[in-house]
Amino acid sequence: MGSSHLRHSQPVTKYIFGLVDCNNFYVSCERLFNPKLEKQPVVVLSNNDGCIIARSNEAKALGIAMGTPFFKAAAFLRQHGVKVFSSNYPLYGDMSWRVMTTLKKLEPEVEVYSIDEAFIRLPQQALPDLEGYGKRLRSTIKQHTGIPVSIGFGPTKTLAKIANRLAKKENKYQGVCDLSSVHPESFLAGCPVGDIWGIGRRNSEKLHQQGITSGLDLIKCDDDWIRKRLTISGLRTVMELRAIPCIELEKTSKSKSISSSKSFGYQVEHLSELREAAATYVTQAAVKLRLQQSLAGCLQIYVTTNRFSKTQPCYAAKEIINLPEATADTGILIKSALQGLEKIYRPGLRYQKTGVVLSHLVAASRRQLSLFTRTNKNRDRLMTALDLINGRWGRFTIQHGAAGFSKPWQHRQEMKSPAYTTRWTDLPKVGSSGQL
DNA sequence: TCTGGGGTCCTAGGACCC
DNA sequence: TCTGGGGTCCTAGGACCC
Repeated sequence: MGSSHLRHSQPVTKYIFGLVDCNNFYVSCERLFNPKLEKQPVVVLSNNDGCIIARSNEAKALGIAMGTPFFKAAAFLRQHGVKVFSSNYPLYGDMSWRVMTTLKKLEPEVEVYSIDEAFIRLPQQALPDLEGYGKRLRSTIKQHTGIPVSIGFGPTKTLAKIANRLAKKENKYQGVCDLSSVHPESFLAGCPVGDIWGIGRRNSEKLHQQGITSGLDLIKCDDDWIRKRLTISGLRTVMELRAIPCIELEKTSKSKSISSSKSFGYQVEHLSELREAAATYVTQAAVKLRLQQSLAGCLQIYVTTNRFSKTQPCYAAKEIINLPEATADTGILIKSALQGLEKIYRPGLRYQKTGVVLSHLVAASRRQLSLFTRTNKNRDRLMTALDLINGRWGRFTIQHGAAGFSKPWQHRQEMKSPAYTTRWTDLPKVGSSGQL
């Protein structure tokens, strides 16, 4: 009893967390190879040109909200001369890799948190001038990759997130905000509860109903009350706001599931088209699976009709297939997926989307064989060859016939920029004509 | 006509067992 | 007339993140 009491009163902060976040990342990537976009309102659309998922500061200033359906905003965008791009993931993925690689060269403890964000962790006493250090980090990343970033420092990840938001929002910080030695109460009053990392729309509404609107209100709440209403995750967030670290830096991350799905370009009715799409997504998921050197023990396939439709019947179904043994073999996975698809397919419906999820992942090196199967080295070598060829010449250079060839059900992306950094034929050209 | 895609974690409640 | 209680495991659904 006594010792646990003592443990609570010991100083807990040993580290400082930093959050390095690329500014308007997708827009910044587009601007890199198209400098005319500088100072212009620019937006980038989601996968099927469905929603707006990235906006330049100029576009934000026009009042364009995150997640707006493109078809609703199209006229407004045209009217204000906003430049619109389909998302170009090969480009963003490659630029992300460059930013993260640069950061890892400068910092030993890095957690790549998303395509455009990374946490870093520093020993508390290491740097007297954290702000100056942040500015150097920032300018090095900008110099090496061309991507502008903002950096926030705090005693916990959640507070580093808040610092990062301030660094972006308020000009006085010039991209770097250090809250590591500031008492949280001094800035949490100005922090709306819905802007806090871990408090989403639902919980924000719930808290507002109780009159809790700022971070300061939140840290004053009773722990049991929080625990009961926001679950243990909510309590962790509140502790973090009180500068007590509860969320660790995770340097290694292998995902626990891999999924691949996409909405169709038109409403699909025929099983044959669904089969092609399912096989295509299995193929893509299997590539990711092999890339992280894992095997899947379970495959899930699902289909849905358009959930927004007011005229069509709504249908969503899934089939889960436990594989007899974990595998990363595209052929085996396709076969299972198609069997599952047969079971959930209902004729006469207009489908909007299909997708697959691979789960129960295990490391390929620790493969469990069932009693009656023999290893087939040739299949493994086939997959390796497939990945090599497709990696070099494009991802559908060689594929299973089941995935289809013309893929008419695919969505077009009409405003996509070239793969400047990942495809030879799309390399930007420098010439005397003045054209980039 | 047109509303993304890819993840994680937590909990309640049912099924089952002794 | 009365109908245990406690543990574990699994899953669906909800909430969150970018």
